[in-house]
Amino acid sequence: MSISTERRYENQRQVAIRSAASVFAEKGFHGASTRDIAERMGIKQGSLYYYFKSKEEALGEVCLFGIEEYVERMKTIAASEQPFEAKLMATITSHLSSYRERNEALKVHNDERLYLPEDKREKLKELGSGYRQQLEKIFEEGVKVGVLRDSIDCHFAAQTMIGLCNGWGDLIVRDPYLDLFDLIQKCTDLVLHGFVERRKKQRNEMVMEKNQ
Amino acid sequence: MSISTERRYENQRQVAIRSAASVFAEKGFHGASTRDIAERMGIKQGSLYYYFKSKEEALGEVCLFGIEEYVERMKTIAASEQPFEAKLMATITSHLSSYRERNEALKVHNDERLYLPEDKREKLKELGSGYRQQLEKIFEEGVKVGVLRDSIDCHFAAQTMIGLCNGWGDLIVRDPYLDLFDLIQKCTDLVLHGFVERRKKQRNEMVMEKNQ
Amino acid sequence: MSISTERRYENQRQVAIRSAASVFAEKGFHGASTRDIAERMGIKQGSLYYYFKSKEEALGEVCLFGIEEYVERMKTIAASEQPFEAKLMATITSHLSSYRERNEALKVHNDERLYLPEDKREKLKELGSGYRQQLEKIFEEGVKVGVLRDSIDCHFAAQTMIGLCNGWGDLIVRDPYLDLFDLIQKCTDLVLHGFVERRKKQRNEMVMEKNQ
Amino acid sequence: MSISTERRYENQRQVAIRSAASVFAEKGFHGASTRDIAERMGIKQGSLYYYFKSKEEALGEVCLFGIEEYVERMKTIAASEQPFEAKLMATITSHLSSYRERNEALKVHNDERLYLPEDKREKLKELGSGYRQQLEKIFEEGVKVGVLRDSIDCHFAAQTMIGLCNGWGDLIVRDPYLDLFDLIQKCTDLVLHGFVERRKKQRNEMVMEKNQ
DNA sequence: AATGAATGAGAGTTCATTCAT
DNA sequence: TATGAATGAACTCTCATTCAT
Repeated sequence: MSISTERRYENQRQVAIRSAASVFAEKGFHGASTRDIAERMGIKQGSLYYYFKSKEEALGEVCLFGIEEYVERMKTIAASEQPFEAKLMATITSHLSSYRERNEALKVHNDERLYLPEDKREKLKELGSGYRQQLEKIFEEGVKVGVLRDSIDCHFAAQTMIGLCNGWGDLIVRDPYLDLFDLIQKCTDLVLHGFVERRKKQRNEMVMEKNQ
Repeated sequence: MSISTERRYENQRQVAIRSAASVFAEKGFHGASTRDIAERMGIKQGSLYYYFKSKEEALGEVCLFGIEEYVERMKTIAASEQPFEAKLMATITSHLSSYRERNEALKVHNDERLYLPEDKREKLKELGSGYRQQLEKIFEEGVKVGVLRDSIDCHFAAQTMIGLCNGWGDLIVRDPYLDLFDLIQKCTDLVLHGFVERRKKQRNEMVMEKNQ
Repeated sequence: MSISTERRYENQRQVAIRSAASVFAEKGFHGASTRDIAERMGIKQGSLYYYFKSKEEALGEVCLFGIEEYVERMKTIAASEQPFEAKLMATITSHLSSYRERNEALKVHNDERLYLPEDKREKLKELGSGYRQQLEKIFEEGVKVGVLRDSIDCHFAAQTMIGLCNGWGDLIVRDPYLDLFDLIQKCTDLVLHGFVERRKKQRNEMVMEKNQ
Repeated sequence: MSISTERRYENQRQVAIRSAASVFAEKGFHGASTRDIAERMGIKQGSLYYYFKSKEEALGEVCLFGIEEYVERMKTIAASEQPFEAKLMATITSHLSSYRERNEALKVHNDERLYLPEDKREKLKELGSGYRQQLEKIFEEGVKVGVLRDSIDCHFAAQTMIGLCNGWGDLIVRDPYLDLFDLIQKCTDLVLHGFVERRKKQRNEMVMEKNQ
């Protein structure tokens, strides 16, 4: 087996994973057939088994493909020396743009991973937990440095941010013209400041305080 | 056909819908079998067809069941005379508690409705859009009365809130011990004020303002 | 059980047989469902079993109903003192008009009787054979009295006439406006004289005979 | 896809069509199961779907197979330069022998084609109508050249001949020892001359004519 | 590296039939 | 006399998977 042969195999396997991702995202794991996947990559059904031992393995690979880099980036962000706000925005950017770049594999991970057998789900669970914990830590730091309120529940914060991004992820996948840049700004702003008008309130409060 | 006969049928049909909701939530539409559903309600597979014309019809009924009351409640909330903050919290309460009360039917609606044929999806789409628009209007009012910032995008706000609640919905369904009351408080707080510490900022700003 | 009760039962049973005949004729025995039959007579599926022990029994009754009177009439015709031509036409008339009068039951007998179990088919076979034999005898008489050619095969003649009438029977059932009277004339004429022009031939032959 | 592969597929498909024809002829479309068909060709039920998209498609193919060549031959006969009597006998020969050669597919066409959906039946209808019209034309020519009587209804003649042959077709299929050659002679003779003794009649008529 | 052919398990669905009411 | 409810067997069809080529 020459190097180029091996390379070509790996390349084709990547194509297979992306095809599977695309089909699983569209029809769900059980709703998708191996014929669908094979057709999307331009080969015949039986040939798919040259790249995957089973349909389930395909799902496993797609989920891994979907979450791996996503987690990797989070590590980088968490380890970086930026201020809290920057980290937050970087996280959101990374999360949302994953939906565009990874052929819907992240969506598949979110929606279909529980159809994997326990043992294959383990690895994914770790990765996912790791992600959430890193995010939690970022929030905790935010609290420690006084940017965030003492009162917030960092576990809740992390979980919420993930859910919020995943919610938008669905829409991103469905609507290819959605403006990611704009979306990132707005999400970041919401998580930081909420929707309430502060200036006026402050003034009112200040006035009240003065009057006291 | 006596009244009691009709009643009995309707009752059993409700049981069937709830069973289907439960199974669809667990295994997804394509992953669930009609035998699963029948078994969960204690009848044999073939008998299910006394209540549903097809598995697909069952999905349709579940989705409708999941979203109907949910939309109904939103109308009530939107039409009420409460201040913005109360409406917001009512919405979140309604949304999150639906996941507990309706046998996971709302989750099924969110995740599986797109496996319905176009015509059956229409009605759901309208209901869903109605919900979002009502929510948007609530935000718009919040802006008008000055509680919310002028700058916020109400469409984004509504969509985000829905995504955020749905994200937690998944977790609510999976973890029956999750404290809904606590969760509602935190979500409301996030949407209103974000996570950032305001006092300090205010002080800083006050100082700056003084110095001016 | 009063007489009127019994009468009513027999009446309803006749309705059931006619309904079954109509449905079997339209969809075939295996293509028809007991629900179809019940609906056509305005009762519910389960109630049909008050009149028939099984779907198969229904078929049996329909076949019998279809062929009984038909055979009966043939006996009358064969026993009568008419000349051959009149008997032939009477037979054709009887056969073809059966398709109109008996709710397609004769058609069902022709097309579906072989889905009956051996023992139930026996009786029908006898009836059918009887019919054919009577018809054969009519032809044999025709030969004996010199109206028909010596050379003809009476078994073939009978079989052919039956097939020919059944062929038109299908068309009669499908087209309610078909002119039976006209049809009977033409069939009789065909069987007697064929389509060939005789006069000319006769003249030729006469000429030839003269020349001899 | 090599030529031999394609050939093999087409061959096997033909086998499938013939198997289906045989089973449909025996049990009817609704009475036959796909398992029956598969078994008759020595494969497993599921494998049948490698050759047919559905049971219905199988029926369509069988009907087409049954009627196609049959119509083709009629064209040849109609276009030939033979005298009327020869054409008639050729038609009967072609029709009756089809029942032997085509694996009962013609019988299936006759009895089961109406279980096909409208669109698939269209083509068959055209073919069938074409056949009848060709046959009508042959009769019309027979009249024109004076072999047949002026008075005959050619539409009736064609329809009758078809019905008559189909009637015998059923018997041919059921009884493999039936003497086709003999049958063809007799049918032709019937259609041409009927069963009536002509000599005597002629003599009578001659006598009458003389007396005039 | 890929494919045609086949398979067996299981899916959704229909339906004749039963029976308490 | 008729029905609602249920059943279980059979049916058509799909599909993941295998394997010789």
